[in-house]
Amino acid sequence: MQEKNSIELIEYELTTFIRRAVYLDNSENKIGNLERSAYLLLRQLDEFGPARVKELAEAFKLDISTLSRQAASLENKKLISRSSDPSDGRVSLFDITPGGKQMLQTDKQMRLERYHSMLKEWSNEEKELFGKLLMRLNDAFID
Amino acid sequence: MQEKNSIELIEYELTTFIRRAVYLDNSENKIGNLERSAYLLLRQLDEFGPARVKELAEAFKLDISTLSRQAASLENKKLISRSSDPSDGRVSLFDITPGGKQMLQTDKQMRLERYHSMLKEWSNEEKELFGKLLMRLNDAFID
DNA sequence: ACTTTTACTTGTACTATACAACTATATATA
DNA sequence: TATATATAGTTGTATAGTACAAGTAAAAGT
Repeated sequence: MQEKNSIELIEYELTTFIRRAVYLDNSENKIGNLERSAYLLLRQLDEFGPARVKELAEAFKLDISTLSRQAASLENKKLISRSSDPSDGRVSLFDITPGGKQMLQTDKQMRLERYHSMLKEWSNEEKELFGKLLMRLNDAFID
Repeated sequence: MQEKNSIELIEYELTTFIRRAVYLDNSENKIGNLERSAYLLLRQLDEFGPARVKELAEAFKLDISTLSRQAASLENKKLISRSSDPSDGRVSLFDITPGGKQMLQTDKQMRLERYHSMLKEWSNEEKELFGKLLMRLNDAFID
């Protein structure tokens, strides 16, 4: 019973969180300059280095066509650069540009500040534990 | 420093969680019959009773036009019903129908089962604490 | 009675996504 | 080696979800 209630609470709060977080991304309180998808793509390239469309699609579990467009759009904005793989003419490799890195850092900083202020009442222990639990939750997602 | 790292981890894991959860909602592993938005709208009516478009829009912090369409769509599927407010001819009141309640319960059950299986290694204490921390996070979202 | 405000609906546009058709290149095989 | 098949990516088309702006109808204010 009690366990059932915890799960219900978690389900409820997580769906609510998604609603609010996605709302914030579209609202006038929107953080930074990057769309959510652009932020994630830049972060991926920044953390894991150059990648091609297929790798990106797999990392995000999205369709290749979706990533092809997202990458093309960021390339257009000079936030990422395209180079061809000399060993395979079909492949484009994308990498984050200095401008992209800077934009990412700016946006990330703003996002961190928001969390910082939302969680300012939390103890260090609570923040650490929450982070760890979230990590475990995300790991459990990988089917 | 260490605190900074917790926040960074939380930000990273939460954005990752959104990516994966939203992906799952679109994938072939999609749970249930209801779109995310429909699930939330039904849940809102189920928990808080009949409401009009404006109230729903405020509850979700979305534009009235968005909720107007979502409600019209669920009305079409007979999952919610529209009645007019006798004291104000402009207002439509929406309420969940028995069919809507049933659909909601079915979907909710499936969602809960998924969380149940994802969190099966967690102790009761961890689940309870996680739920509480999520609640606090969501409360902090209300600007 | 007339004006303004409110509640909602509808038209239009944009982002994010998937799937299908297509192009170009690489790999396998007869 | 020539042809067939597979792979990587792009582009066309469609849908959900959203916002903003214009329009309609009812209510409230003056």
